[in-house]
Amino acid sequence: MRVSDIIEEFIKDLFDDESTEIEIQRNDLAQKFNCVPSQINYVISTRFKPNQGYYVESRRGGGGHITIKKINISKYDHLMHIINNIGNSLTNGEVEILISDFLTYDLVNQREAKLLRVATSDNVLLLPKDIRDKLRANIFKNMLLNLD
Amino acid sequence: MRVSDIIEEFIKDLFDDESTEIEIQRNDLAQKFNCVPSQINYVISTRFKPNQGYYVESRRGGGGHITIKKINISKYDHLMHIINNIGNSLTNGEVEILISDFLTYDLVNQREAKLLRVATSDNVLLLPKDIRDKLRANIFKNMLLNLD
DNA sequence: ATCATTAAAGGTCAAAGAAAGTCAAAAACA
DNA sequence: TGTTTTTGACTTTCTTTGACCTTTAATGAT
Repeated sequence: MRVSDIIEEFIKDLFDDESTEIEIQRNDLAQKFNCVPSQINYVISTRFKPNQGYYVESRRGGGGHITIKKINISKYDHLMHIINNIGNSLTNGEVEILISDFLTYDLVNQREAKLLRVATSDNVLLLPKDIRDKLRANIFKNMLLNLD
Repeated sequence: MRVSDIIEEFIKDLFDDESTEIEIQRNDLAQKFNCVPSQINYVISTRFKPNQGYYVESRRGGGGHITIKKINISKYDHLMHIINNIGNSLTNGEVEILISDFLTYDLVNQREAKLLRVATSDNVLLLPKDIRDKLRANIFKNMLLNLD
């Protein structure tokens, strides 16, 4: 069995008792599994991606660590379905349609809808159109994943 | 946990009972937490900045001390104050600190905090650093403006 | 009282240390 | 061969530490 698979399994086991969030230290883990630290990054970036239901944050420097959060998607099948069907580019108008859908189905409240709208609006994302639409899709999808 | 975090928490606890202003002595604190005095400056300058709702005065010499004042204004004004004190560029870490402040002061709930965090995260804004930090400031400010 | 000296704060800045991140080459695998 | 995994050199971010500086209060001599 690959080391990466073992590390993946180990991390997933940490989640056991209803904890929705775990914290690891990259160097400790690397040492535990006798690998280079960057292999931990490899495992995280291939096995704990948002579309696999995980969210990762980290902090460098003394006392630094990596936090992995599990997204609770079960209640949001509808949302998940939508997220999976968003391509890697989105226009302002498409976002607007999606948001009004979310409001209809009560997946978000007005305040959240505003946040989604403004964070992805043309007026805020001051970038060339092609880059902007890709970034918008990325921001939008990631925000949705955090609505659990 | 980092010493700096512990000191930060200790100082914030001093505020508890409706006091809007506290006074500390740098050397005493340093001794209490077994660190060099300048670490107190580090904590203050990274965690008690004006755009985090605090301002700091001090006096040297015998009987000298550091006074930290908490800006005591309405939630709306507090937000506005922070928005006005955000420059045109922001790092991921700065956002993180601001958000934890918002949570402390109940300016946002957990769900909103997550939306703010993810919409401005390095993992989502996949752009060159200089552009990214400017865009992040822009997104963040605009989201905050829509929280009223 | 006045002024100079000394002691008692706090301030600054840069180096060292402690994490984590990136990226691409090498190796292994299918 | 093409893809995935492993490695490692280099980078970035954040924290800790310490040497040296500045300001102010206290003290004491005249």
